[in-house]
Amino acid sequence: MKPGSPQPSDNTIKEVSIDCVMFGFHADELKVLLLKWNEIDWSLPRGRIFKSEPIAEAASRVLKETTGIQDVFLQQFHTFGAADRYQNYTVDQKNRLLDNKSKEGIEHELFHESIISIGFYALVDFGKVTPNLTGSYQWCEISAIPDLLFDHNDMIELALVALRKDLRYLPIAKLLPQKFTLREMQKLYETILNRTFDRRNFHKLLMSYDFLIKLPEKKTGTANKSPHLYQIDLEKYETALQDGISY
Amino acid sequence: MKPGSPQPSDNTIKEVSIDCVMFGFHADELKVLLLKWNEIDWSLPRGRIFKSEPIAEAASRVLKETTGIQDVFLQQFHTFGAADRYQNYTVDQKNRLLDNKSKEGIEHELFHESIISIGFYALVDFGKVTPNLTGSYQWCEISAIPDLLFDHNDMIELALVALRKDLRYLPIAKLLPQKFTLREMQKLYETILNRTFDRRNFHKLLMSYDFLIKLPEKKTGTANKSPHLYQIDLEKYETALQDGISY
DNA sequence: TTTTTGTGCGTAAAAATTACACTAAGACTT
DNA sequence: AAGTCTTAGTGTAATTTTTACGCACAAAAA
Repeated sequence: MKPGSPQPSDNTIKEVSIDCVMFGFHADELKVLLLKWNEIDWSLPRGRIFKSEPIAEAASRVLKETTGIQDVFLQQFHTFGAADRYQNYTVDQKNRLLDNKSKEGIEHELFHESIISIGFYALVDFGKVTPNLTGSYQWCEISAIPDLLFDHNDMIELALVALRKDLRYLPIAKLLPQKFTLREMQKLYETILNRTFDRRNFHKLLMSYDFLIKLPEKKTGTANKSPHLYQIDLEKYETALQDGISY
Repeated sequence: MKPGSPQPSDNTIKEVSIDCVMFGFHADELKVLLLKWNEIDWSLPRGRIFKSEPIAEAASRVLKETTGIQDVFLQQFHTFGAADRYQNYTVDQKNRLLDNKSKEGIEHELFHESIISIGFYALVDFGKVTPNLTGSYQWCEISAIPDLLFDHNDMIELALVALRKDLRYLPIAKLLPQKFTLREMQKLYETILNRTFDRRNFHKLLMSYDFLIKLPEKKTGTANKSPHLYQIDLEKYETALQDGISY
């Protein structure tokens, strides 16, 4: 939960929380959204589930409450247990968080910590999230994630494994703005898969799926020759994803 | 939980249960192990998690407690929420289960039902499980599953989808006895994927992975020519699975 | 002994993947 | 305004992978 967010009320599930690994893509790098607790401690956005609420809806609501953005692609990837998470706090963390507690009354959050945690990853357009940041959230390059609270470092790692594994069936384009260049798409795949593609072959492959619409406009403001902009034909995209997209 | 099994004690997690879809393979068919509540009602094997227990261990223990078998390959595939499962009972089911209750005292199980359920699937050697059946368990052909309690029909469906999706990285051989023929392996793949393979090409492909050990023995008692028996080289198998096995 | 069924190994055809080189457009420099 | 530089955009051939299929032989059944 976000510091200062409402206490879980009686109609939430007590022993389970939802944790979200929110992926964004910017400057050829994969990023994760982190939530700031104090000058040192960070965690993933998280929240609780209402008793009458489907899990997927809860995940969606949690993201909306914490980041303000809606209509995000969310995918459940793993459920974490592993006993008493209180054990996971270092002495230093504990002290800092307790300090925080007296100010913000988050004792319940910390010391009646959920035991089970359902992990979701989200694919979002980086540009859509940045404006809503209040300073207590921050995008963090995936290779430079600091030590996080709870087992959130493990979660990010597993989310990335799941992301790579599911790639064939994932609407990966949700990580891009609505209009994008083929180059951006290629960089995205290259970043996630940590390999390179031949530009011509990548172009050919993508086009063979027939879900890209070449727009009449070109991207302006770039260095050198202006590339064409493309858009997703959502219907065809979904069909293609059903069958899986090879790479 | 199994009818008549111990009440959840204070050191179990109350709001979460584990449900297991146990796959077996016999007579060229994929089967699932079902648990009998009474003459009509069936469910998947299920159980609770101790507060200090890792989820994977809990799943393993649950299967051991319910079926007696150990050292099973278990894979978490989805976590189910969806509100009040009590709503899922039909009037008839409710009556039968309440009758049962008075005899067996399982009221708690039914009406303080876990809200969240972590689904695992298991791959087991069909031959290893049959002998332990007491009559309250039964293998059921996947295409002939009756209406089950809770949302267990949905779970089986999703487990199968996950099984197919994960196939490249799964030790699918765990569904076969230790020594098996190539034909059996092929039938297994064909059954799961619902397609056929060319016998010679399948042979060639499997052999190219180098994790099969051709045994000197042949399978006896079969009609016609005796096929060779093969065994898995576990170490090489795991390596191959890391990279994924194509088909 | 003959028939039936399935194994085991090969080769040929088809399909998918990979490698590779030039021209054009816009931005920047002088 | 001309020249330079960087990136966009495109097709074809070589290679590898996948698929199709022929045939000899072994074992069990008739």
